[in-house]
Amino acid sequence: MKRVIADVEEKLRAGEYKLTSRREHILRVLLENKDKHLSAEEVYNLVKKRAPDVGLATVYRTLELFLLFDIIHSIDFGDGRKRYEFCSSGTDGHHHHHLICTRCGKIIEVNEDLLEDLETRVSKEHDFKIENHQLKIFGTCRECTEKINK
Amino acid sequence: MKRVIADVEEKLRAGEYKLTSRREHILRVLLENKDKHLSAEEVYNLVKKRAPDVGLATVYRTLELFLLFDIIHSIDFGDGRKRYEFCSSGTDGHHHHHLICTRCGKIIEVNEDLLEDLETRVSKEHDFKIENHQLKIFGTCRECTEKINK
DNA sequence: GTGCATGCAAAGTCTTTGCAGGGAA
DNA sequence: TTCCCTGCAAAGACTTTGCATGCAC
Repeated sequence: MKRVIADVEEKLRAGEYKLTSRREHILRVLLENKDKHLSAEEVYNLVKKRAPDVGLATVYRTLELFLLFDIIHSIDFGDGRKRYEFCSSGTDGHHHHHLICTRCGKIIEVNEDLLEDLETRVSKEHDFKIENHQLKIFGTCRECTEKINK
Repeated sequence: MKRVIADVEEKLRAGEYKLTSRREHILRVLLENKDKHLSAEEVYNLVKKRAPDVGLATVYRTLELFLLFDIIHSIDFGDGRKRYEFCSSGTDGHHHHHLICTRCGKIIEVNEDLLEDLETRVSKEHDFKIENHQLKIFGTCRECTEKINK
């Protein structure tokens, strides 16, 4: 954890930005909720618990900063707000696969990268230099299927 | 074209809705711009050209209606607004692959469905009943790559 | 002292809702 | 007449911006 924070600090420093205490709070919240896909407001509420004098604008500005430095990614599940997740190092964000249950809203992460072949093919065919991708699969999760069948 | 409109009319009728003239105008705009991924406002502006007395609210309400009946799909390219595209019949919307150029914003459609294998695997592994998917690939298009290399 | 960081409130953008008028069956 | 459809304006949800203060170096 400390290692990660130090890495982020260095990244920001390289761009002439500081990891202030507020920014660190925000970073910690994101780290501790890696699997949760928090919205800006959810981050804000969690940060407030440990640093009550932080403003919502700061959260937005910090998230934007983190996005700029590829410290986090934003995703959109179609519910009208952006959600954010920390980029685990080493993967370059190349594992953004989510199963979204259209009944209960649950989001299941699929962490393997299953698209290598496909990317190679598409990239060649369209002369397109791929930087990143997002795959969202909509459907019904196990629990909801069971509920329906009862 | 007329065939498609008649199909839509029937779909709506089955749900006790009518294909009014305004709705038909909106549908036509969507049909004539299948490849454009229009936003609500863009639809509104195009509709206004042929039916100047249509309100923006009606466009939103109609798009919502069409979504409900799976006549169109909505996509989000991360620019803060939803975009809509007509669902070509027969494919069940299973061809939503887009290459998004992060430099010029161009969107290239990839119309084959390349995810069958992957879906089968994921579906089994997580007991997840797949209904639909969206794949967005971010990167740099041919033209922008050329510009950079100049 | 200088300059970025920040809280607060205001403004902005996209979308939805309330309401009363209008039209088709 | 009845009930859905619609325009307009207002409200709502999320995000960004302006500005003056504050803090670190």
